[in-house]
Amino acid sequence: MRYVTIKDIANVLGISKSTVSRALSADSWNVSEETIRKVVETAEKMGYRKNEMAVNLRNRRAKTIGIVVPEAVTSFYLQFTATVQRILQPYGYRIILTLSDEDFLTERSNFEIFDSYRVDGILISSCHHRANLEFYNGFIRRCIPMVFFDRTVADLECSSVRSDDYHSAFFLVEHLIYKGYRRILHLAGPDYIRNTAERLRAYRDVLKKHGIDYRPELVIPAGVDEKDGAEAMNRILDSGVDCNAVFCFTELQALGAKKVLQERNIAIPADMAIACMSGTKLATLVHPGITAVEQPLDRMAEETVRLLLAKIENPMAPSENVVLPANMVIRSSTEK
Amino acid sequence: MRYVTIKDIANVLGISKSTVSRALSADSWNVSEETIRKVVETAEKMGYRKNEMAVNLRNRRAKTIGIVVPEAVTSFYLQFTATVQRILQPYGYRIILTLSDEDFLTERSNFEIFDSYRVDGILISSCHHRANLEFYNGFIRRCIPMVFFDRTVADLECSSVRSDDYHSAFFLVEHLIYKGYRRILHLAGPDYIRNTAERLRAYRDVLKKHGIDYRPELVIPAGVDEKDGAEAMNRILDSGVDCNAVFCFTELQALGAKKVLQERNIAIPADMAIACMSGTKLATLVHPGITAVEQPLDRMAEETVRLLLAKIENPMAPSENVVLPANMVIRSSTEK
DNA sequence: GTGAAAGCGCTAACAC
DNA sequence: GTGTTAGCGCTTTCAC
Repeated sequence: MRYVTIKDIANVLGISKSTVSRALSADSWNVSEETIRKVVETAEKMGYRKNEMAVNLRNRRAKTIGIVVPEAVTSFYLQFTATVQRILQPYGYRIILTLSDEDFLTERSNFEIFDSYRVDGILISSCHHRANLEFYNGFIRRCIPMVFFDRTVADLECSSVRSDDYHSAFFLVEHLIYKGYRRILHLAGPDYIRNTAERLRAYRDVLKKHGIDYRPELVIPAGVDEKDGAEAMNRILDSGVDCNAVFCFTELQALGAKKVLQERNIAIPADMAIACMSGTKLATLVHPGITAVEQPLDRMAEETVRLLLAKIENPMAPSENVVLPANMVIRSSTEK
Repeated sequence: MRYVTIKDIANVLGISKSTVSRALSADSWNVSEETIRKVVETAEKMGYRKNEMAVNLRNRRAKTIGIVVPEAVTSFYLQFTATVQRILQPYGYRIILTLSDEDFLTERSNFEIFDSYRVDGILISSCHHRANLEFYNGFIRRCIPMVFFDRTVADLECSSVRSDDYHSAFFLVEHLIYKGYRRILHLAGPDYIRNTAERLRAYRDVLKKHGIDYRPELVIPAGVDEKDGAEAMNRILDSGVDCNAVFCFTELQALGAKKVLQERNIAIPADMAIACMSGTKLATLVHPGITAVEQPLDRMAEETVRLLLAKIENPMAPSENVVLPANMVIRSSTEK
């Protein structure tokens, strides 16, 4: 149960622990070949493993990146995290993944955990447009490298990476129109998520472009979850709103909406089309009947890491705000 | 950028750092009310946050649990992890999540990371039945609390939690038979995953029960991924094997198989039914056309944590092997 | 009730 | 090339 330390190795070999430390470090100059050999051998034999906590304490940096994601129901954020981890591995960084569960107080406590562990940087997909603005700013002022991704936040002097909500949404809604749907309802996101406004703007612009009147009653604010989508869809059907397509804010909403349609035996997409912005390749694969535009997950991870490493290298470097084009791939397996 | 330490607080207040430490600890007896008040106040004001690395080094335990999962494509393991985290939160444990990517060498290096961080316990869903057996045993011998979940391993003196593969598979295959499918093909898992054998056994037993001849050519070994499922399905169709239903080992296989059927314009489930064991509620929701049995995700997380905490409390306690009944819920939205 | 001192495991001057 | 020493930030005896 007890772990082997450099002191143990030093004792066995009858040398000092600094020599052991030197021999074990990557750039072990100033140590004889012979000593290195002996030390490495003994370490191996005794099952020595460097205590990262001690190293980090001594070096005053944790070699750790904290990530906050809003939900764990879709696999989008896990895939993102996995990609980030893969990219960061060679740099020797490890990851602490935390969940805000769409709650900004939880998000705050996650940041406190990061603080306790003296993380070298933070990646965050924010659950609320402004609730934690001041909080974020505290970290930014303390020069803790931070990058927002996917769900970014406006009015903040901080790097960010998001996909092009406006053009993706535009593309998607226009696709519905080309397919012949003209009475398109929009299940909008909550107003505390930044992306909501962009997509709504796209929705209105598409209508205008195609000479369709904008009807405010066709924009229904809803939450982000499956149950939000289901509730909204039930309300829509019950109220007899005249529409034949629904453009959802989230994948989960879309799934909820779809479930309701199925329960009520309404065919998709013949009677009613459902469309959403989707997180992952897999998601678009498993959503027959739901038309979706893919988010560029891998590129998002790459860009996010790039910006983070830049900040870590030079905390004073100017922020960069990247907007990625979506993969304009429409998938809907029942449509072909 | 620099962090406030107890020494800073002590200096400001003109008292010793041991007093500060005592005042800040939960059970601060032997410190005057007055001092506590002053210290807490100043700490707050200065933005003090305890350095967990230092605490852990001093206390010789990391208050950290390591988790290894084999894949991040489905959301099953992320949901599992999220649940575990929620349960472990009140105990003050934090989680390091690592990915083996179905590769046992990566899995090994994940364990080494855990070792470096002196984790208090390990939760693992193994990617290989036996490749790392000796490796696991090393940890077990060193009394590092460990619990296997979902993909467990036989012949190991270690606690584990898995769902009842045999009965779930039996139930699922029998369901296909009741639906009228009798020429059922089995896309088996790889032989290095333990669950494979159990499900195969169930498959054979169901056939026997219903007086259907077991035909070895209907059992096709395949990998675990989507592409494995797709490849297998293509081979099946090309070789003209006579079957009208497929029982898949994984959700991903099933998705791959389904994709192929769709590409070839073969209706599901009219011409050919696909069934699989599924990880999550969401998955069964989004897999129309695929019949699935749910795994009891939340109970699995609860049981796993329970066994782990038991081991942490008493490393010498006997191991426990829990087999959870699956949620015998058949979902297939196009079938109703 | 408080302070002084030792030490968790490691690295990095600084001597020699 | 190697040993000695100090210290990262914290907790915990042990005095007083």
